[in-house]
Parts: sequence; structure tokens; C-alpha cells
Amino acid sequence: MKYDFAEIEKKWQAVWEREKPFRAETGSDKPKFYGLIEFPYPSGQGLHVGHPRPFTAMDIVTRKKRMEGYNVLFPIGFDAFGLPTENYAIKNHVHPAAVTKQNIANFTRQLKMLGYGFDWDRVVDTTDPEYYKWTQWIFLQLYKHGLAYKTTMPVNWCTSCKCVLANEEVVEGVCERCGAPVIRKEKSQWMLKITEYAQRLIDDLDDVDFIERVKTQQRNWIGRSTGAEVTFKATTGDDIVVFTTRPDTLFGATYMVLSPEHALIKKWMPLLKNASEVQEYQRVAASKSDMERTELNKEKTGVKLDGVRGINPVNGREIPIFISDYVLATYGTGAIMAVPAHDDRDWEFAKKFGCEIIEVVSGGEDVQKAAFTAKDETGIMVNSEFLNGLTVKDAIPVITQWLEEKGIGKAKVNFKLRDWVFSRQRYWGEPIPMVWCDKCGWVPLPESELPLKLPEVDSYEPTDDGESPLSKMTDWVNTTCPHCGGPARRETDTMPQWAGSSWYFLRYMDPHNDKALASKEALDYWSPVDWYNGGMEHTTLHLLYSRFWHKFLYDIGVVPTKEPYQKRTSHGMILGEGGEKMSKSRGNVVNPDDVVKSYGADTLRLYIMFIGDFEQAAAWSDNAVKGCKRFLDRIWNLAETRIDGPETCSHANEAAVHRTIKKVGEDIEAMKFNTAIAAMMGLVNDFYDHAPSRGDIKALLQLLSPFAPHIAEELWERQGFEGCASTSAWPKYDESKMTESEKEIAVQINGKLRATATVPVDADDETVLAIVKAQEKVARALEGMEIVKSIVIRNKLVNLILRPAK
RNA sequence: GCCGGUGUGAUGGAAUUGGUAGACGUGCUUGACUCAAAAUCAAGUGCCGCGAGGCGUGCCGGUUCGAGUCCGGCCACCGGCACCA
Repeated sequence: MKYDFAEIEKKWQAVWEREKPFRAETGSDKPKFYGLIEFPYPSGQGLHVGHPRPFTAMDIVTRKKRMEGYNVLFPIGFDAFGLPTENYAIKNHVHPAAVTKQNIANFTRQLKMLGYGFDWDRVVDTTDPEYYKWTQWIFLQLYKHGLAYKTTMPVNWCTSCKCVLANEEVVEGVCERCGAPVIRKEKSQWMLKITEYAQRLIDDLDDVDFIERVKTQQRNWIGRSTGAEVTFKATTGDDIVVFTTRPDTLFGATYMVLSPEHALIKKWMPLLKNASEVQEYQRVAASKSDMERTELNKEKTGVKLDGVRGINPVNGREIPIFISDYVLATYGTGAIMAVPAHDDRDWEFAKKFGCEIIEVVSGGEDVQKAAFTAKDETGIMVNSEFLNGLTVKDAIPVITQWLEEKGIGKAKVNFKLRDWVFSRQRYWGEPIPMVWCDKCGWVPLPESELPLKLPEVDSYEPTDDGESPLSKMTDWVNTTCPHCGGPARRETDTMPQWAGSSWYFLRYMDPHNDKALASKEALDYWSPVDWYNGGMEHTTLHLLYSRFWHKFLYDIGVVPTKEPYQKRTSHGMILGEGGEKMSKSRGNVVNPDDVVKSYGADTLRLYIMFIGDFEQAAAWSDNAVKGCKRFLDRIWNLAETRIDGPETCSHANEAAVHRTIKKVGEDIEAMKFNTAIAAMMGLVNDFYDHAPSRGDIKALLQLLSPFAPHIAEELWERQGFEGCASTSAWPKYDESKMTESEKEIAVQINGKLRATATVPVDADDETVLAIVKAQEKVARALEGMEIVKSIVIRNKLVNLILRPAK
């Protein structure tokens, strides 16, 4: 009979649907294993072939863990709030909830079609009021602990989405999602104080097992720098506080620069002789978008304040003050001391504006020609009074202590990370459970009133004036103050998409709980997530946000661990046939439905794992898919009919079987799925040379089961093995059975490969050398030569170093 | 500019971590089966050379009996951050 994948896959999916072999049991005695994948956004296009890569990978890992005796939690859900659904709803005049329901049904069908061992009893949907009740609850806790606040500030505004974006959602000046330009807009926004957790978000990376590039990227984004805050006096008597990472260069500070938005400028304006010039510069700077401001980094601009000067606190020298947009209002104190001799940007500015350049670190080239920025031992302090002769490294603590003693400065740590802009002016998101009362200010909704449900509205259109569609719902907006009972208005902005995904992995632990986001028992049992695989694109978004929320929940005693995820890995993208990104416009999109129809889910699963290094991007190839189908066909041919005999390995295949068990097991743990599959292919090739025994086939089916579960189960049944392949015990290997009695080794002469020789395994050096020297090729090479040195590497090679005999 | 990564046949990619470079898959060539094709099975396939042999892991050098792997110096591409003081 032919391998009828369609029939087989249908059959086993029905069995799994009925018998639920992948259900996780909270509180079981077995060791627990919680494997997590990023839950998909249920878009109208359905599953993309990119999805099965991380999904299949974690399915394989968890299926193996289950076979190893773990109580596995491998859940799935839907991150269903978001703009594409809302936009689709607007365009087609349907309710976003209806669209969401439809899309989830389609995704569910596709995920089941691929045979994933999810626990389908734990599905979560972020748009379900029973779910977002708890998202709102967490927001209220953040508010009550002073970590949510509303403030008016310039924010990133996407001109196309008509919505505010978080800093993390702006990539190179454009919207991360739609690519439209982002401008700055002054708006009142809910903010979350992620900056309060900046240090811990960096520190605790040391305790988790994340791949290095994830850690580096997060550290980079949080952007910690150490230095000092120093107070300069102005000639007006005002304090100008600056932040510097190079307090050692303080004697070289020859001017100061304030950001155009700095508060002191307004105060000084009446004193300035060039006030109109300064105001004009401020106006131009304000009108620039972030993109313009950063793109225009070729030429520095600025204006000198005429009428106010600064005083360098280390030597009392009066120095000019400039305003320039190369100093950012949002970082440090919005003011800097400029040391042109040792900072490239300051140097460039000084050259243009004719500022003095004083060398205070020697060891570089002429500082009049270029700034000398080295911070290592190569530089020695000069022109710096009590710092002279010290290295930069040694000077920093000395000057910092001096500043502290004089009361004009102190050591300071700064972060690039900004607080999280948490409001969105859209409909399809969680309502923010806050009420504005003219008398009481912002008042949180009582927890008993959660969930605060989204009202039905006629139009989901975002408004051009930047107000949420909810603001037009006067019935909903107008309410009473929970505090004083007077008239009040609801907040009409909604939460960003990242809200629901910041804690969903907790809900999986106890998804139907209506008393808490999850029971203490479930949280204690399942926390933390043991292994979380997801995309690199979420490193400074979802991954960072959810670590922040989790730390907060830990602080208020809701969750038992400091970190949500013990291990984080990441997969590469699946590209189109030519190596280009898949897109509708290129016409190179591969639909999983089509692949499953032509080749079956098992082939797709196998191919997507065989396609290349899991962490690297890989291009789809229709031909290579066929190779995986061929592999399954060959297994089918071997095992379709029952092989009788004892369930032990055959003599001919024993070593290969044991080696493959070891290799596949280790490779799954290391996410080297491609080589695990290659090893199984090699074993099947061996079976074509030496017919497999009943035991040989059993081991193969068990190894195959996590990768291609349907065919493995079908053949398992046909062979009449006990139970199911997917619930059988993962096979064990025996190191002593892994090697044959003889081994082919390399024979080198003067380091060059000249022959090979077959020697008994673990033979002693003399025996090996005797065999090698007896080889014809070697004997010929030895003529007229003497052996200077013989190197024997056991079971690997022999290297003979020769020279002409005297 | 700073940080991280990658560079191996026609091609996707392997290489037990210093020990026979190219596993496994694709493609290609040849043979078997077939009227034929597809499918399948078998053999071959790094480059140059009829051959002996020589060359070969981005480039140049070094360490070593031995380097894809280690060290020094470059080049190219990809990703992150970026007037962050």
C-alpha cells in the first residue's frame, strides 16, 4: 500500500482530539516542563509558513520531554487585539470581534492540521473579556503602585495608523508596523514606568539562559552608562546640571551645550542679546521630526547664548553656552559640558563655532586635528592639575570623589530606556479602566467592576484629531466618579497590543480562573516557563515588556519568580524561493495549506526543520520538500508491514541505531534539528543496506515521532507495538554498543593525508603503527627515509614525520 | 561610529570543538525497470589533470606534527544601537 498521508493524518488527529494525550495536569508528581511559543496574531491571511518553524521546533522539544516522562505544558492562544483586524473591520463594515472569531477558527484548523501537541483545553484569547479583565487588573495594580501615570509630552505619532507609538515601535523614524513616517505630537498619554526597572532588567539577564544576542540587544536597548552628574554655575547664578561619562576630562570642558528645549533658556531669554535668533533656532528644532533630527547628523548647528556664560567648577573659568539639537532633551539632563579634545561630536561642533580645544588626555594625535577618544591605559592625564599623570581609568574615581567632597557632583548612572507610552487612540484594544473626575482627578475603576468591556460603536474609524473612536460614545464615556459619585468621564484611549501578550503565559497555567489571573497553586507549580522560543523582532518589545510586568507582579507577590522565562531561543526567518522575503507583491508566498495538501503535514514539519540552521534565515525550496517526502516514503516501505522477532537491535544495525539515538536526543536539546533529521536519514539508508529488525524499527519510529508524529503513530500501530509512539518512553542508548570492532583511520605523512588504514578499535600505538607501516603506500614512502616522529591519535589518525635517511 | 553575527562544492548546509573537509538533502551524470515519461532502485558527483599528482573552507600572515576550527591584520555581507554626552 502507498503512504496515504492525508488519510493517516486525519485519522490520528481525530484520535488526539478525542483522547487528549497532550493535556497538561497541574500538580502532577512528574517533573514539569513548560515549553512556550509566541502566540500568533490571527490575521486574515491565515498561517504563514514562517509560523511552523518555531511551532514545530517547540512541538518536537515538548514531545520528546513528554516521552522522557515530563508533565508537559505546551499551550496555544491568540494575541487578537490589533490594528489589521480593526482596519479590516472598518473596510468591510463588520465588527472586529466577528473578524477575530473567524480568524481564530481558521488558525485553529490550520494548527490542528499540522498535528501540534498543544493542550487545546487551555486556549487563551486576549480579546475575551474574561481574559482582558486581568490585563486591566494588572494595569490597576501598576497604577496603584505609582507605575502608571498620565502626562503630556511629545510622543511618536504614526501618520497612517493615526495612533501613538511606543519608542520600541519606531524603527528608523518610521512606524514598525506600517512603515509610514512618524512625527512628534504633544499629547496626554498613559505611561508605564519601565525605567524604574531598567537596572534589574539588565542585572537579572545574568541569571537566565537566553541566547547571547538577545541579552546583548536588550542591554543595548536599555543602554546603561555610568559617569557623573556635575553642577556648573551660570553667570546668572543658576545651576546647570550636566551628565558626563568622562568626568576625567572636566578640565578640558571649554563650552557647554543645552538642548533647544532646556528650561533655563526661557528663564534667561530677557537677558539674551540675541533672543530672537535663539527663539528662531528653537522653533526650527521643534518642527523637525525625529528622523530629520537624526538624519541630519552631517553638519552641526547651534546658537551661542549671548549674555550668559557658564563657569567650569574645577578651574573657575568662564566658558560660552550654546544651544544645539545634537543635545537631546530626553537624555541625561538635556545639557552637556563639551570637551572637544576628547569627543568627536564636541570636536566637530568646536571646529565649526571656533571654540577652544584643550588637550587633557595625552597619548593621541594632535587634538587640533582630531579628537582623541580612547578610554583605556594609552592615555595619561595632562593640563588637569591634581589628575595629571594618572590614566583615564584611575582618574575617574579620583575626580568623582573630589566632586562629591566639594558638593558639585556625584557618580550617576543613566539609561537610554524611556518610559513606555501605553495609550493608543484606537478601538480594538483593552479599555483603560480609569475615570476622570473634575473633583478627584484620575480615579481607578473598582476591581469589582472589571472587566470594563468595549462598548458597541457604529464606527471604528480613528479620528484625525487624535482622539480614540471611543470618545464619540457619550453613553459609555459619561459615568460617575467611583470616588465621589459626581459626574465623570472614562478614559477613551485603549491599551497597546503588547498589553495582552505581557502576561499570557501566566494565564495558560490556569486559564479558566475567575478569581485571579491564575491560582497560586498553578503559578507555583508551572513557573517559570522553562523554554521560550520566539522571534528576534520581539527582543526589545514583547520580551522586554513582559519581563517588566513579570518583575512588577513578583514585587507585589503575585508570581513566584523574578524572571518569567528561564531559557530563550530564537529562530531565523523563512524566505521565499529566491532568498527574498515572502510577500504578496513578490508572489512568492508559500501557503501551509497547499504544502499539506500536496505532501502532508509530516513532510512539511520535517522539511521546515531540515531547511537549515534553526537560528539562521533560510530560503524555501519546493524541490527540497520532495526530499523529505521521499524520506518518509522510504520509512513507510520499511515498516508498512509487520516485522516479527524480538524487540532488540540487529547485529548489523546496532551501532548505528545507538549512535542515532544519542545524536537525535542531543541535537533536539541544542535545537540542531537539521542534523538530527540528517542522522535519521543516514540510519534509514543503513536499513536499506541491512534489513532492520523489529527493535531497529521501534527505535526509529520513536525518534521520528516528535518530528513526524502521524506516520510514526500509524507505523507503530501497524507493527503492533504497545500503546502509542508519542507516549512511549524515549529510547536509551548504550555507549558500549555504539562502536564497531574496527575503525578506519587516516594515515598522514608529514601532515599530508596519504592513505587510510583499518585498525582494531582502541588498539595500542605499536599495533596501529605496525599495521600502518605494512600498508603498501606507506612502505613506498618510507623507502630511503627515517621516521623522526610518530603521532598516533587513538581511533583517529597516524602522522609519520619523515626525513631522508643519512 | 559602537555592539553582535556570518563567509565552506552548482545549491541548502555538515564537520565529534585542533585530527580523513564537504555528513544529510537538493541538483546534475550514468545504469536498471518502462514502448515512453514520471516514480522507484543502483552507481557517481569539490576543482585542475589521461595519469602520477597538485590545489582547495573570503584575503594576508603566524602558532602547530596537523588549522574550516586557535592567534594577529585586513575584506565583504547581514542584524541591532546610534548626535545617548
